[in-house]
Amino acid sequence: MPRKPTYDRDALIAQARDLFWRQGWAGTSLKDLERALKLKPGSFYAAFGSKDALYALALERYADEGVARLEALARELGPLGALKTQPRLVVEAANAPAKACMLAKTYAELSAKDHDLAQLAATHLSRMKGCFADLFRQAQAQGQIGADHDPERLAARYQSDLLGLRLSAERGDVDARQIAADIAADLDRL
Amino acid sequence: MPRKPTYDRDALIAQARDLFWRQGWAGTSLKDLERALKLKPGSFYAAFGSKDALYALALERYADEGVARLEALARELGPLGALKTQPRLVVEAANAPAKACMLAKTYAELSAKDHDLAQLAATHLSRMKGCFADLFRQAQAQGQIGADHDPERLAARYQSDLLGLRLSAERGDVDARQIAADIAADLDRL
DNA sequence: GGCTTTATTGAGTGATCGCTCAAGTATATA
DNA sequence: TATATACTTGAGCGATCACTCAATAAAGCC
Repeated sequence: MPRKPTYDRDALIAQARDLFWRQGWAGTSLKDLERALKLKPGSFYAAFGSKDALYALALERYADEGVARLEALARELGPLGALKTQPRLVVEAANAPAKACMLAKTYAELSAKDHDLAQLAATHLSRMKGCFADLFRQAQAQGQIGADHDPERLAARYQSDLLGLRLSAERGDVDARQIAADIAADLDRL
Repeated sequence: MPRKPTYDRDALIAQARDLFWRQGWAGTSLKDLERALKLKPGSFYAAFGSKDALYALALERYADEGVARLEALARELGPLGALKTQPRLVVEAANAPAKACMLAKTYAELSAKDHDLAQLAATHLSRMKGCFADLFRQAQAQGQIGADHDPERLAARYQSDLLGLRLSAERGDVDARQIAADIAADLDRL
């Protein structure tokens, strides 16, 4: 008896993620979203409830895909291989809407106001850090890095460097590939 | 014949810098500024012209003081000493309105829209990178680091790490002091 | 085809945005 | 003290913000 939506909800979330990723939370108006998603206000709110609710969906999508990509890379190249390759991949991602990390941008923009989305971004950042720690632990178990390192500490430093790298990659006057190479090279000295 | 302003313009710029630094460009409304600076709209616009003009003044202030602090540190501790100490100082700065770099936050927030302030922030980031490169060059000339390093490349990596560190320092679940120590330790291996 | 159910539409909501300006007030000179 | 010259005030400007809702259109089931 009902009527089906004409849009692909998953595709809309991905488009919203790209827009939010590039322009930020305050920088993306509902007009922007209506134009990009080709949705009138009524349909938009029927589908997603609010701008913040859609942003939350976009954040989840972003984080989930990031984790999945990293795990796939680890299956292909091993834990240390994945950690060493990730910086280069991030910098060279040509079709990404932005180089900087969407979780970091969200947290930086909204944490001062204690916005719920900042807390959500922080949670996902922690999850990513946990993934890095797991990979360092595995690399250690395989003897690829010294046993005298704390995987959690390595993960925190690695994630911090990666966030810096990705921010640097947005700049025109920085050779991010050099930085990525240097980060990877540091992993060989562990 | 005239009448003097009742406010201290320099102090107002510093207060605005703190607000903008913490809350960002879009996150700081004129209402916020009027409340913090205790200026009615008329006085505000008579004094600064526009929100963006004040933001530009705040950015300049932020960058100038950053450069001055680094140069003072280098006079006290030498080039390598300054570079090694800076990460810890940034993380431990207790009375700063935020840990993350205001230039980086501004660039991240506004570069997607090609806002003039993003370009201004980028310029100041370049200036800071130049300062780092100078210090690496001096350290090299003094034999504190190997001659086989490119100071510009070291500076780009160092600044990138510092931006990541400062973003990490805003998070509750990251021990930024450990990261700062690790960044400093890396400089000893050059 | 008739009916129910849901999607789509777009004008319009109150709130807030950055900002203006005429009126009022205080100060320095004469 | 009178006057000229600012600074201060705050109501209010048009634009935009996120969002609502009644009317309309379309699809599935009988």
